[in-house]
Amino acid sequence: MKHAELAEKECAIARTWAVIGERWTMMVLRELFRGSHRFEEIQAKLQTGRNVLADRLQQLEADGVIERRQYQDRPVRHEYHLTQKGEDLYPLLLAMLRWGNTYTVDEPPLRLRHKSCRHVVEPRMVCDSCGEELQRRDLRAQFSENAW
Amino acid sequence: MKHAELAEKECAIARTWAVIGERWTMMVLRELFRGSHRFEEIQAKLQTGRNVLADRLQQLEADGVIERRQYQDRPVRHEYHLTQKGEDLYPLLLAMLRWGNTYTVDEPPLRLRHKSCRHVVEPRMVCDSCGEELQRRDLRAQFSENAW
DNA sequence: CAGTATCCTCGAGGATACTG
DNA sequence: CAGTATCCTCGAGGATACTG
Repeated sequence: MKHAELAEKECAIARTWAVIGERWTMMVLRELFRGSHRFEEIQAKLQTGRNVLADRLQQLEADGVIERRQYQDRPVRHEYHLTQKGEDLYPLLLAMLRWGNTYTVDEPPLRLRHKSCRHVVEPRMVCDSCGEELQRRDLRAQFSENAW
Repeated sequence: MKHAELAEKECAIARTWAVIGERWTMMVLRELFRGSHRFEEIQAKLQTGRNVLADRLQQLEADGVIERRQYQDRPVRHEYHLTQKGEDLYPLLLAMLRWGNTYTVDEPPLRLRHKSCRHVVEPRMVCDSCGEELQRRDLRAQFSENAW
């Protein structure tokens, strides 16, 4: 199965993976969330091939995750910004950050401080209805009949 | 940069990606969370090469995300189960599920119902200290000096 | 049934030169 | 500075036969 075919499965996780699942895509998103918006800036940081970066940016734009904004006329130059659809990937990044800080490093290279309550944040997944932290055993999966 | 080199970066997201970022790895995890535990079962569902699946399972075991449990003697047969470290990837799956349900499908192929409050769950990321939903703009990033 | 071994394909990623 | 174009490498993934 080719990477793009995941987008055709009746599965939200597979389809999400089709958007973000290529190696450099997630690293590009990390840079965008961090505040890098220009090609050279991202390329210098990630040390990836220019063609690879150009391709990933085009794909993310095609998927509606980022948009290009022209900031200069001659020559034409663009910045890359997350759309709302892109911003909504933030919880996913938070989940990776938390897991990574817990299991893959000694000292967390990045901590997030909540401006309002001033605490270092450990992001938690809760139910939007009752506010309880979500445990797998408390959830009942309901698949539609054509689900993958 | 090779995939495995991401594990050496001083970045929790890159290191997490080194564990879960290969194409079939996430699909294998999805099956495990769904309750599939046997090789044939997973292979039949994902339609992936047997060698690829065997390799991914070995890697996940080496990373401490799953463990093999012998359930039969002759011939020796194992089931694959998530460890606590693996279970802790659940928020990440939830984040992908929510985003995918919102942006990539018409009708969600999978919904999760919270047994306690009986509502269909929309998972939300909140601050563990104050309980407020986490927005990127409310967080201040603090990098250690050697962070990638 | 649960893998291992072997061989193959193809495309993601890398390197570099070039352009306005 | 921000790409595009071109060519190349290597490894992830696929297919299949085989084993206890």
